[in-house]
Amino acid sequence: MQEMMAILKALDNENRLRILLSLRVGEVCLCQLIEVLELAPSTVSRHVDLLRQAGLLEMRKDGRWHYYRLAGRGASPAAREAIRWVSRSLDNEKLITADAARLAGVCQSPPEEWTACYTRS
Amino acid sequence: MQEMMAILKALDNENRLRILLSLRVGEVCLCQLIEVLELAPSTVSRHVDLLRQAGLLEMRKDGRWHYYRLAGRGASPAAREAIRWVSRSLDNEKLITADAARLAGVCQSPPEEWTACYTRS
DNA sequence: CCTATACTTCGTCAAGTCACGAATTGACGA
DNA sequence: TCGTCAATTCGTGACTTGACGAAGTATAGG
Repeated sequence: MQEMMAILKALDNENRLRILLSLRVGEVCLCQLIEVLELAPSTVSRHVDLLRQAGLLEMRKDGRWHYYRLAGRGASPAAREAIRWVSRSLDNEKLITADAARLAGVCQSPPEEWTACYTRS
Repeated sequence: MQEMMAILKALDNENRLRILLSLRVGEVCLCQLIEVLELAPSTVSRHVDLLRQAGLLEMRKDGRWHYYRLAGRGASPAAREAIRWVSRSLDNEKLITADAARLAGVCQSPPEEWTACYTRS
């Protein structure tokens, strides 16, 4: 129950769904997610942390970059099924496909080659 | 998206999950749900209404009794899959099975034969 | 009618959520 | 070792949520 409630709480937020479904393309850096969502870094950081605590995401640190990806083999059945369900249900959602398009643009160059997304406005 | 968010919001509450899974046995009257959950009538009423608005529940009025049941044929795929997913994921949950046991007791006699659950304490 | 019972609506209050910016931590590189 | 950039933590404020009880609506039955 504990686990299910964590998963359901994590899913009950539009921006976290956007993050989750954005990660279907593979590994994405936090700063790239910030670009896509257009939210404050602290906000996105909290969102991914909640998703990770729910077992829906995994994380890898590479230098100063933190890469996130959907939970894979190690994940619980409940988490895996949750991901599959929302993925299927929102696959054609306008906001989601728009995010995917923007993310594709952002991912053309790796984060090392950007101008910093933190030092804007 | 609208619909998914409504479903996810409805699922993000332990007591609403208890209601949803209790209804797996079939049609249940609101007053019976009140018995099982041990919450105020107004609280349970709001919970079932939220579940109904999300398309997870259907309702039938019979005299003064309002019977609720899981959404069936008419329901959206997202709602149907949501129900199947949480049902499978929480099937062996202690709280859920305890509710089922209590509900079975409550349902031995139909609501017409009770002493009112509203006039207690 | 009037009462009783089932349910809903509404107001309230405590607790939780989500956003932000400021300050902090950690890792590179000049 | 310092500055920079990625990320996190923390405090704050607006808003939402979930519980309750009181009051209102609806239906059955005397």
